[in-house]
Amino acid sequence: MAKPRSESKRNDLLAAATRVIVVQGLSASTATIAKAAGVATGSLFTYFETKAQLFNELYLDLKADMATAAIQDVEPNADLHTELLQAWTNWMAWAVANPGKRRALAQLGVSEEITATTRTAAHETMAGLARLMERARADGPMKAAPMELAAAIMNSLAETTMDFMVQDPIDADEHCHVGFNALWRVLT
Amino acid sequence: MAKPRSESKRNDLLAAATRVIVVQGLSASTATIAKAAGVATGSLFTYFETKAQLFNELYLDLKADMATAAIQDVEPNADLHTELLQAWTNWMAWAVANPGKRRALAQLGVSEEITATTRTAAHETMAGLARLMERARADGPMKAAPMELAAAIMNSLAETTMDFMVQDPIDADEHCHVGFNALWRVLT
Amino acid sequence: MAKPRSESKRNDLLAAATRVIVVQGLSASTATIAKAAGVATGSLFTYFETKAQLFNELYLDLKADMATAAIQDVEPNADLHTELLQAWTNWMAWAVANPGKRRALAQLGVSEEITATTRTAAHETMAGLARLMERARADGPMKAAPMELAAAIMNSLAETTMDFMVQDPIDADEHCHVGFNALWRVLT
Amino acid sequence: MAKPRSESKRNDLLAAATRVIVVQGLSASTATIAKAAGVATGSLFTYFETKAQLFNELYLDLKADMATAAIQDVEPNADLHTELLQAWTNWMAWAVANPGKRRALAQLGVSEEITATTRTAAHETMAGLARLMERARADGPMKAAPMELAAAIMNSLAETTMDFMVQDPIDADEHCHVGFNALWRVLT
DNA sequence: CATGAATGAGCGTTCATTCAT
DNA sequence: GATGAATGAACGCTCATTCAT
Repeated sequence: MAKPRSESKRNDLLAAATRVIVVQGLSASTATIAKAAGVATGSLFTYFETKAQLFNELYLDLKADMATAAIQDVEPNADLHTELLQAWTNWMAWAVANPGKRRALAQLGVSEEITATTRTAAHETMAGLARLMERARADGPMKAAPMELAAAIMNSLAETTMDFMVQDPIDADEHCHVGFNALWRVLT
Repeated sequence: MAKPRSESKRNDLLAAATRVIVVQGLSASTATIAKAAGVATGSLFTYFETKAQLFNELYLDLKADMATAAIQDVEPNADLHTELLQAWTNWMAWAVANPGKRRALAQLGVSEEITATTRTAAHETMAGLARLMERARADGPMKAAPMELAAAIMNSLAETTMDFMVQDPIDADEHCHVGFNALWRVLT
Repeated sequence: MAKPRSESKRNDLLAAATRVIVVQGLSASTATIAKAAGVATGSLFTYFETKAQLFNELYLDLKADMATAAIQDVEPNADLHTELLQAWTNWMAWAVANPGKRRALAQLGVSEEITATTRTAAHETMAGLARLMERARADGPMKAAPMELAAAIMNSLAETTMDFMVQDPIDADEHCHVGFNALWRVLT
Repeated sequence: MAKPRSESKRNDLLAAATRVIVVQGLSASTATIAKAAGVATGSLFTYFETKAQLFNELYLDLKADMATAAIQDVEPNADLHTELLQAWTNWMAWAVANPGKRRALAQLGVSEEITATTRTAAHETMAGLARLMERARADGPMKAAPMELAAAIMNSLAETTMDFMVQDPIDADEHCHVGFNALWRVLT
């Protein structure tokens, strides 16, 4: 349980896993991931107890990466619309810039191997974004609905928007705004 | 002249596959599925050429089942809101009544094994629902957006709503309406 | 054990087996052979108790076909050289005209499934040819050697010659004579 | 640093494959071969990528073993007859001493799995023997025939002679000479 | 007798994990 | 700690043969 010797090798493994999952899906073998990371098959298990553990940690890592990107440089501002739009735009930009990470994340998200604990922790990395949305929801037509439902709706709108932006890059900006406006109409 | 290929055995296999996928995911073995259907391992391959073919046919089958349930008994009506709400309610009711089918469908939907052809065919089974939504969208704020994006948003709102209804059955009706109202605000 | 109803279906199966073996080798499935013969999978077993039995009967059939072709129209003649050359030429012509039969025969010949009994019976179909050769050997340098060894040598020279004739059809006639002359030198 | 791939285990697998093929033919399962070699089923695939690869390498190995045995201790000598007889005798002795290797080699030789590349390489291991025979042929009645045909004839005479020597060990020496004399008459 | 669906043992190969080096 | 060979259960799929129709 002590922190393993080389933090960088751990990161190499996570990055390699992302790359390999994009191409081969979750059935990618640990040997393939290790080789892609430039590490011996056995060494993978020095850094991650099991394949499932690797997947859980990767899920958390990617989710945090995404959440961080979304709220980066969003300045507190009197105008909530502006603030939320900025975060949304960041979020979409991350998806467009990191299609591999997003695909891996999508695959991991539906995997049976990701535990409830991991999902909860991943959820928490999104707190900043959720808080922003909360402010918009509080006075709108969903004020009586559970916050979690609103958050889940925001997430699913975001995912759908990303799909279209990645699939059809020419109209990406347009899709980005269509998605945001839909969200804004849902919330306010 | 010989024992004819039995439609019921095919259905047993599809039903068994659904049940097994719910518990074990897509890595469920063909042997397990065959046993669950009460047939020999080899017999599965009389009805489906490969495991992937079984999955594709199951995906189509479940999608059609869902689509049929959604538009059942929805009467043409001057009031679009009433009509769409009825379909939405049917749809949600199917999800609540068939959590296994829904989980299997979700897993199959993200599988790499489901071909583009199958996805297209599955999409077409949803045409009735899509047409209903189209009428709502045509005059609303998304009139300029691609129809597919609107359909995808409807789908993702539906999925999110279902999740909450299944997870929290006590407030299921409430969640159903929250979801529908969100959709209505997105479209109109 | 009674002679099965349709002699022609039996022949269809033997011919189909030959064709299929050429392409797929001895691992060709009984289902493939039956389909190639235009017969149901189960029917094959009406005509041949087992796959091995089919192979044994086919081996015998092909060997007899070859032996018959070799001595066809060879007229008794005072000049042994002429007579043997004629048979040899017939033999080689059969190989060139029936490359499929020959390939199937070659595969069957090395199979573990062909029994000693079948091999003996097959050997006997070659008696006419052997008798011819015997007359040549009786006074030559191999007079003290067992007849079977001489016959086996003749066979192996024939097979080798056929290989070259089939492989290199342009010089087939030349190879035919080279092979015969080698045989003649061995025997006389 | 890790357990190195062991040359001896590779040889164990080749030897085990030889033994098993003699008894079961080429349909011998990889599991049987691995068990006969005293390794786990999976380990076979550490040493040979596929079953076909194992068979190709074994074919080459056995052919080289045979070729080496044939020309061992054959001293350059003015008298070609003596030299060729010595090689022939060595060759026949190898066959008698290694009936298992010979049977395995025969089975592999007719297998569809042995590639042209492997056959070419195997052919080259016989170069020493071929060169010896060439010297005999060059001035004889086959001087106009392709060298390959002469080589193939030598091979088939050798195989036939071996068969008789193995089958009838009491007269093995006699058969050995009969075979050689036949070859000598063919060539000179 | 003809048919072809049913059977289940058996196949070649993969892979998460262990452990000798 | 790093390495990669070793392990053997498990996988998708095939096939000779049987037998209900």
